[in-house]
Amino acid sequence: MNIGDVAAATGLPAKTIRYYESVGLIDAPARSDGNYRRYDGRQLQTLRFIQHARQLGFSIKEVGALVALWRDQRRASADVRRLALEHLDQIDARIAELRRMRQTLQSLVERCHGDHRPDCPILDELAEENH
Amino acid sequence: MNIGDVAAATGLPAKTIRYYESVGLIDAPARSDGNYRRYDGRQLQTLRFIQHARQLGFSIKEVGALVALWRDQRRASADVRRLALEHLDQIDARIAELRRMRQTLQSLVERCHGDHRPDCPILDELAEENH
DNA sequence: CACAAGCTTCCAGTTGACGGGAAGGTTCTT
DNA sequence: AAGAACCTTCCCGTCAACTGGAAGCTTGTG
Repeated sequence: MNIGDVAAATGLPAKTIRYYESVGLIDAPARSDGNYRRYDGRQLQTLRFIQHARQLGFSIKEVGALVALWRDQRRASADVRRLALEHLDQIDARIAELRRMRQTLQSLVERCHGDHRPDCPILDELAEENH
Repeated sequence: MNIGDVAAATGLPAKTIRYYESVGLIDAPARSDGNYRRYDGRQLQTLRFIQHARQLGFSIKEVGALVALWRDQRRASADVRRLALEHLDQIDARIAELRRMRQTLQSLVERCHGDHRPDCPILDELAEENH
């Protein structure tokens, strides 16, 4: 398979696949006579693994660690689980931050008439000195 | 007030205040004889307004729009409310995305023993072809 | 055999919101 | 009159994960 075939099969842009190779996330594939990258099923599977991990929000670096564990037959599942839990904590922190914003914003929106008049609790509160 | 005083009063780094000026978020303040920026209470208040809006997750550009409305005595509160609602939608979208990730990740973590053995549903699922 | 489609490398740009640090002028304190 | 502390501009760097585009080689199709 050429890089375009892999791109079509995964949905990942060819650029992205080359980028993953350049940052060491995937191994350099074999090359054809004309210097084209040739991928096999195993590499395709690795890319799918990476894609799924990215969809769960793992960073490139974290994905690298996951791939390494995946490759390592002697891994301890505790190590994988720990990575996942750390990432879960990051997600929870981000959700909490967004919910805090959401909460404030929601209450402001509720108190704003939203008509042609200029009076607006949203602006009033943003202008508050305290807090 | 010099920029350092404003920085101390708001908690915003002086660098950030100059940056806000450079991108047109705040007006250029008056200058002292020695070319120092001199701020008055009104500008301090504007910076606090900006700071609060930033804390609610509004982008610099959105904050610019909010400041403009705040300054405009003839604004319609509906315009403010609309901006807030749009931002609320963005926040909700981000929360939804994070919750989707969280949900998947959580269920994977629960199914992983997390011991010295290599078997790991987290890795197994990431390697799944479908999905 | 011509030509399009696909691939190669390499370099630079994007987004958003700043931050670092140099070189030099100003103001305050002793 | 030093010297410290503060300010100025300017330019480049940071983070993350790509994305765009140019110049040129390779492969597949009519």
